[in-house]
Amino acid sequence: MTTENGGAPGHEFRVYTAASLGDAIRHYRTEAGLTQAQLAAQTGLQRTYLSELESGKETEQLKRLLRVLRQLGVRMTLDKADW
Amino acid sequence: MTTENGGAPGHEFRVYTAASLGDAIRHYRTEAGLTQAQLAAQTGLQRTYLSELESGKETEQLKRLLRVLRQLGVRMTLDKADW
DNA sequence: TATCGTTGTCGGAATATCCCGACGATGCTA
DNA sequence: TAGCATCGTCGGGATATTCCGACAACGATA
Repeated sequence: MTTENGGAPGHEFRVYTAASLGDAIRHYRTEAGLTQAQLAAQTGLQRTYLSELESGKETEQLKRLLRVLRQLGVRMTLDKADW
Repeated sequence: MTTENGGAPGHEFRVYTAASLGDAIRHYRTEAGLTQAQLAAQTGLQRTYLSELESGKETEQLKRLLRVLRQLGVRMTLDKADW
């Protein structure tokens, strides 16, 4: 086994707002022991972008996508991939 | 019970590209018996936007978000919410 | 206290996105 | 075939987003 807990689902984030998306990303970033600057370097993105993303900045584009999912009764979940 | 199958998970979509996101949305839209025009009216969005979304158009914003999730080893899942 | 690491936030410029009307292609049915 | 519904796609303009540098605030630590 590569994980500490034997198959327990650990965390699982339901995403229905920009804020909950930000919470999930921040959780997994800190869990990985990364700073915003490090993750920005690894992904080729701006640190300020990550900061606003984690802070739950509600962009129009994200709102539109979430509106479609909500209307269809579709749930978005973020969890740790075990690969 | 409100669902046909007694608790079976039915479909579950893993989203790691714009194309797989589009596939999922199209699946749930047609499953709901809606046309693009109807869903567009319900969400206040353009039908052309939904068409490109379902076709898996890779916007920069979506690519950036998916890049962050992949770097963190986070999995995105879309499934039917039972509410 | 002074220093370091981390994060939040502010502008302006460059870029990307969505809206909106329109048209053509496809499949189905009378 | 004709008619209808649905969908993919194009282009231009209005709008939204990201980049990038910079600075301040905060906690931890020497």
